[in-house]
Amino acid sequence: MLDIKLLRSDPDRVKAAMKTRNADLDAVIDEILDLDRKRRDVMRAVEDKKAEQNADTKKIPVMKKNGEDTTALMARLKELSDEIKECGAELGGMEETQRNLLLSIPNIPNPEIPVGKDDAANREVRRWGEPTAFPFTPKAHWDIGKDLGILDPETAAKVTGARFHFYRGLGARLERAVINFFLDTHTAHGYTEILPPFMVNRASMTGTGQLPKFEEDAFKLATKVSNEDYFLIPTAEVPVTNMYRGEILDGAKLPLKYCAYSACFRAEAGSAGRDTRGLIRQHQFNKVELVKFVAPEHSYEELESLTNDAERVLQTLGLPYRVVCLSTGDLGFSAAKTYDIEVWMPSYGRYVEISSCSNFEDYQARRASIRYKDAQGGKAQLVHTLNGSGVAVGRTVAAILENYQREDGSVAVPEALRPYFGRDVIA
RNA sequence: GGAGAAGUACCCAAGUGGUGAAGGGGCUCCCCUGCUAAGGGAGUAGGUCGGGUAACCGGCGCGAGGGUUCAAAUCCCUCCUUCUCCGCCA
Repeated sequence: MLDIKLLRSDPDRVKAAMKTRNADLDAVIDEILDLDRKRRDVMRAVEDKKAEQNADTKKIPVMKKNGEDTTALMARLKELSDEIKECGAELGGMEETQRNLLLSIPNIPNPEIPVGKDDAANREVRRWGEPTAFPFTPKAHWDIGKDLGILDPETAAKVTGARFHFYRGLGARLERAVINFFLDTHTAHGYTEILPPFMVNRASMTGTGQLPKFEEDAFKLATKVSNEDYFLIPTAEVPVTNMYRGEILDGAKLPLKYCAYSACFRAEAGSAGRDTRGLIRQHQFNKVELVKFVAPEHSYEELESLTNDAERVLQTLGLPYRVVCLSTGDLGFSAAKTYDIEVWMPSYGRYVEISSCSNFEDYQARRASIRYKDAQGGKAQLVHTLNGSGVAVGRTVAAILENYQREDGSVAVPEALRPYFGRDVIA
């Protein structure tokens, strides 16, 4: 959520920023500002009436004590009370409308990222390794998985539906080995491991920016344990960031760094027909996520180090990748700056996204009210939140199968994974 | 799923409709004491929103949200969380 004060003081800057995201929100912003002015007028009227009510109400017990007649005053206060109810309801409606409008506005992109209308404008920042060369014709991971009997989408289609997988035998073991390798690597670099709930409530989904705008992308569960709807998490970012929703953190303890394994659930609305084969686009997949809560002045250095932390696991696995800085048109709703890490995927003949590392600045923190206090007496201010995949597990398995495949159809296990996997080849 | 109890500040806790939400611990400051302990005094409801150049003024804050009332921590309703017991379950 953007600061209403910024909209008041510099609406043109916000409007211009939104246009770089291909969103013309001029009308919405003008509507918010108009509503904001009216809302404050109504608010002042309500508060004046309440002040009068408070003052006069205090007179009643005094008058009663003195044996005076309070009938006239109480009649007047009844009128005042009715007036307060009436304009109080109006104020409440205005506040809700304003908040909903404000929640529908995405974050302002960092001014240093490339401006462009889509991913064609993304800027490659660096590459690591070279695209894998094969002395034979390499197979796609879905064929490798089928031939080795370790990936089974057909049975999943029967048991559940499209875009689900059974992993079998060494396939299941490989997925588990990758998860453990990621978590061990990140905890060795200062991240505290979290195993979060895989369902969250509406307030949490709103806090990180998935709701209210993107409800169609989420799996909603009408639960029997509560009157509230629960949502299957699209990423561990949601539960982990919301751990501190509504809290004031101790500034001396920042930055807070967490890594979390979770299954992730995505409706993939609007993706019908894309990446229909293999592990690339599933309704349920595994991911290890990195989340940081930091002081604002350090958030951009923390984005660099978080991206490096995500890159480390690919380097250790020997998987070639590149890092791209997303352009304004490709940037996610809540992010101010995002680096995508893309792994080399031989079947696609190109680099494929395997991690997305973002600085949200104070956008999520304002929605979720996550603040910190430095010294005693200091004013609480919003933290900056960051997160990135560290990294997507299913896509890593796909990349390992493809990049480490051998002519005989077997797959070599990356050196770093062998202690976790317990053998050096999948055959 | 059933029955009951509770939720007030950093902690404990009083408060069953009425003018500033007791008290204690802790913490901060001051006094006294050569130092420490003990003692005395003061401060300690976070935040946030609105108005004002400012000092300051005002609104909201007793788990959350509604309601009743001139007036709600207090009465009513819904929900959340915690605890005890029963049932069920990994």
